[in-house]
Amino acid sequence: MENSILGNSIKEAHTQMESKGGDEENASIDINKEDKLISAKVEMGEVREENGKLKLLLTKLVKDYQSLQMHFFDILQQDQLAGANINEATTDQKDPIHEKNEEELAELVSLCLGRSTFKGDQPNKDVDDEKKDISTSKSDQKKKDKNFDEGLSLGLDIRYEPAGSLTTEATNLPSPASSFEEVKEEEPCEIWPPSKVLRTMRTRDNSNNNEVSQQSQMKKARVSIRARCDTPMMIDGCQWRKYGQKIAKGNPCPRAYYRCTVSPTCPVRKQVQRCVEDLSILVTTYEGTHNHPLPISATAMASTTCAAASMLQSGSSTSQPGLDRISSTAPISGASTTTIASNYNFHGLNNFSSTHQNPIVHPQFYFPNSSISTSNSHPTITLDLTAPPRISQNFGRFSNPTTSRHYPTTSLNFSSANSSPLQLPLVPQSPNPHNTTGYFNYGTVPNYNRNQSNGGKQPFFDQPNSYNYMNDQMMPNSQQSLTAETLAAATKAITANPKFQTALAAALTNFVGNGANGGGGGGGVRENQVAGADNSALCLKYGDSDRQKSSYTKNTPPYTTSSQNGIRCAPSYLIKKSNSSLSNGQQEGNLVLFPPLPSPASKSGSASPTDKNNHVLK
DNA sequence: CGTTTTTGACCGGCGC
DNA sequence: GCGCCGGTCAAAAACG
Repeated sequence: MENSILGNSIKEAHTQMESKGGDEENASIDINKEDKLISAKVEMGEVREENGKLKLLLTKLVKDYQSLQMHFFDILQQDQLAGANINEATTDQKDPIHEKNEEELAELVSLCLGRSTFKGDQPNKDVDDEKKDISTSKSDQKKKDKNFDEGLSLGLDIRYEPAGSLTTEATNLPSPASSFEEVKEEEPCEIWPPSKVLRTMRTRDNSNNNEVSQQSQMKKARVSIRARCDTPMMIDGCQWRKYGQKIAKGNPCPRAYYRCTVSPTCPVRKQVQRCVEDLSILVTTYEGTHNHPLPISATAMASTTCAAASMLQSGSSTSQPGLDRISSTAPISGASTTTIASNYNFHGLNNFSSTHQNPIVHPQFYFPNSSISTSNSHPTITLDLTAPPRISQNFGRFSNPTTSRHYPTTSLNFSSANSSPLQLPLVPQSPNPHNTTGYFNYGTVPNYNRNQSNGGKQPFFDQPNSYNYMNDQMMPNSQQSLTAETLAAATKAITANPKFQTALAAALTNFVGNGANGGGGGGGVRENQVAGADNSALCLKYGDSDRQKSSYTKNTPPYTTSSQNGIRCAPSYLIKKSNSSLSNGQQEGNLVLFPPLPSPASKSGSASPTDKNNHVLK
């Protein structure tokens, strides 16, 4: 393109020189033309040189990617062999569907939304480091993989833990039978406001002064997720208990306060509130870090918030390569904010897909058109799953008093946009409960079976006094589902995207490198040890007959429907689909991305935090 | 009867 | 210092 333009200008110069060549008065003009010609040639040379450099760079990137991929697959295969031996010793069950799907895995894509392996000032390891890490002992690698598989932490902080904690924890993995038994481990560093710290110290024995001091420094970092959801509360896999409800200023919808009840000492809180401007939007704000193993079903949301928090922390307190292109923007609410001019490449993303047996790579996730706040004492990062990217940069449109009162918000947009990598167009389709391919079900609406999921009760949105947003305006057909074809095409497009590949390479860097770091700073790895997660499957999909037929034991995170308040909304974008039995240890690498349902608010904004029909992944 | 939700009271931070 | 506001507590109520 540029070359052709330059060529035309050269030809033009030649033509002009020929037509005016004999005139002495035009001699000076000819000289000028000649200068132009020379400069154009020089410019052409520069462009060619630049093109050459870019080609070299591209070649290098592709080469690095392929090299890393080969290393990664080798490790996976080694693990697969080892795992197969173990499986043979423990169980003879083998899911034929998995066998079949393993052949297709090369075509599948798994999105990882964050591993809680923050490294603080060392977010990204270079390729050399990664290769070193790859060459670490096989046992270490197994530990790493196990940690990857066994759950994630909702990390809102950057933890600096001594190397070796991972090893210690990894050797003390609870047995599968005690998957969700509380693991007595030291409290991780948590972001906790002073008042909460004091209160926590009063009521909880295992608080630590040093940790408190650390927590005090890490002030309330929050991750707020906006999603269209017709249920009182998004299903994030954790157990929550409501402990309060308030009518916050500026929003007539009550704000519900929940605390995590998976572990009695878990400090994680969350707030759930409808958006006043669009009641179909549910704003869920997470705060704190789980101090217990997370069920697999909770890892999607946890890793998402973890990644977002990582981004937030990175943008506000540390300098990272990924934030090179942050640029200042107009301050919000008196606090300075920054906007990421391009896609932010998260580091330390969690791999929750428990698929180390499968040759699936885990690219990092991009939050397109995102922005990040920096200097405020109560930073909130908002992951916007509802709005187009252009809207996401409109900070002022958030009405959540939590974020609007004192603090600017960071808005990350997950919704559809053709221009952004890993964003898919919304197309009608009905989700297939038996979907076994690696679709990004982005913008899909789960096919709820009210009768089954709600225990035959009247759905909450059919109840008196409940909102009903199930109308065409709120829920256009175009957003109801995705076609399988479109999704497949989108998946291909994504995987073919050079940015995706670059992200993949970076993800591999983290994926392989984090564990070998001995868990240094990788608190998420240390604490995300859901024993037996290796044989757990994740299926948050409503209407999934497999899930409903499955028999789960108690103490399970409530990823099933609520018996009290009706169906709930799953994390809209990351739902790993597996049709395997929940106990055979075989994993699909398939990942299904669900959209939130547009719609109805709860009758009062208070959700049923825990599921009466709790099931356990075992 | 145990667990969960509801809801008014209370506390602390912040702005004026 | 006062009032507003967000957040939490805890007794009562509701639920299964």
